[in-house]
Amino acid sequence: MSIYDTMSRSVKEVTENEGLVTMYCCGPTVYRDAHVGNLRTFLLADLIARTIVLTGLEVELIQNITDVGHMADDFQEDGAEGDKMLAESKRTNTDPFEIARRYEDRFHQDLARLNVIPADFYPKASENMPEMIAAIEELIANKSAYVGSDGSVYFDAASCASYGAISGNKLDSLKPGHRYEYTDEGGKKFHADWALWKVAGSRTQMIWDSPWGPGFPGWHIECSVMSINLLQAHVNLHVGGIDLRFPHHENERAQSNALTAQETVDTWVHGEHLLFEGRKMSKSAGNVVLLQDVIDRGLDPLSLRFSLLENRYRSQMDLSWASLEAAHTTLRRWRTAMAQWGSADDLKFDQEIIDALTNDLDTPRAMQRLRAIEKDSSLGALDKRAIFLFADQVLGLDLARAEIQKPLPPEIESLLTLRAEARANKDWSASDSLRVQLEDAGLEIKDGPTGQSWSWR
RNA sequence: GGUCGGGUGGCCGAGAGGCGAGGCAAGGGACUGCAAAUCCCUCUACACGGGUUCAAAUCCCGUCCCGACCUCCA
Repeated sequence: MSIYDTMSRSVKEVTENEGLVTMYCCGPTVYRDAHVGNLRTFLLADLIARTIVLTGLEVELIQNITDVGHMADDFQEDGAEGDKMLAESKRTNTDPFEIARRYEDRFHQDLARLNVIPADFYPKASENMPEMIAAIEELIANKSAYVGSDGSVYFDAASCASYGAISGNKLDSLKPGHRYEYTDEGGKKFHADWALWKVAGSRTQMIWDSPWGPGFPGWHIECSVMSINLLQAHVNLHVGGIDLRFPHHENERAQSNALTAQETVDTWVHGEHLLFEGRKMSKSAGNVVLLQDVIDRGLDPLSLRFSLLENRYRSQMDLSWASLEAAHTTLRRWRTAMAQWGSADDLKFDQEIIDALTNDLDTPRAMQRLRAIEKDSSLGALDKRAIFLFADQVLGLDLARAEIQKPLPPEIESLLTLRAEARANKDWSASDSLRVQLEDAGLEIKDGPTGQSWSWR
């Protein structure tokens, strides 16, 4: 499989080692629900991993859970405290670790509903404190980091000769003042340096002992440490959202390379942002959509997966309720068709689908191919089904799933009986009003030559 | 200000030198007691101005517009 590498700015063949591809995907900071934009990135890792597996390689995927929080946020209104987890903790008067656990559970639930195959391991920042401290000590020992005048530990950006290779940001051009007022802590020697360990200061929660006194780790170090420790110091594929390109991945790369004395990551993959109805999703814009919102609209959560598949991961995508509803409709149509095409579990290899997916994950082309197959009158039903099942190994749309048959409540059943009687008596007005009632209850009514039939909407 | 993407029918979106995918919506028809679903058919587009070329949505230059990133962010 080939995929676009942000650092070399080109589509590259995915590297492997004896048939194994190691992957790392930056996971959620668990202080709130993941919105559908976050899920787009997590889905990206899933699609890449599934495609690689389809080509006969193995994948080991690690996705971290950030439960320590990091600086600055959108809770600024409640004062100087800048940690997201702590701000949420204060706001809801809840233990910060309890918040983290709650949102971590919901994160896993969302992934399951989106048919994302779980990563091999979900390490937590809070459970890797000794490893992070050890890494920071190592960075100080090899002169990549120093203890600042405020007692915090900083990474020396200039010690990384190729700093800026991912984002294109030069150290000079990172001078403060372009966009933000520069009000940062004064402990570092150089404007582009960043904190590896922050001293606790007045903070009393979520702090750990360290050789530099009580404090907490900087945001970037956790990904370096976990990827190096869990993936044998070499990452074939590193996945994350486009906004992580800088500073997070730039800094992570500098740290990791200083720790392993080599280029730790072969390929940096970045997923573009998902907009909703024309605008970036954000709390302030008030257009944050959760997977639960999709479900609450009566849409299959996999409609979201379907919609996302219809766009290239490297393009900004504008999601809307109209597109989700269209996806829901097509998804149902495909499942119905699948059932009509038979019940065999056979898979039929399809070169066009493989080519599309392995060519920089061209999911729109794969989807288009399925639409063409659906309409192709020269293909038999069994072949169609087998090709759809083949594609679904990566697409993950549960195409073989029968439409849900939740039990019919007795009152609905009696309405159906009444309507059947009304129709037999050609009492059309009664029949029509009963149909409206049944539709309001969530059913879909069809009248055919053999009488009425129904299904859940 | 720096860097990077992009502007395709009513809407969403592929395509990247020579047939302008597909979906949604709309309109017409079949079917139906009427609908729904389904099936068939139909319409409409490559931001603007130059250039290169036998040929440009596609390449080049300019203009306008939109978005992203630039030490919070998927």
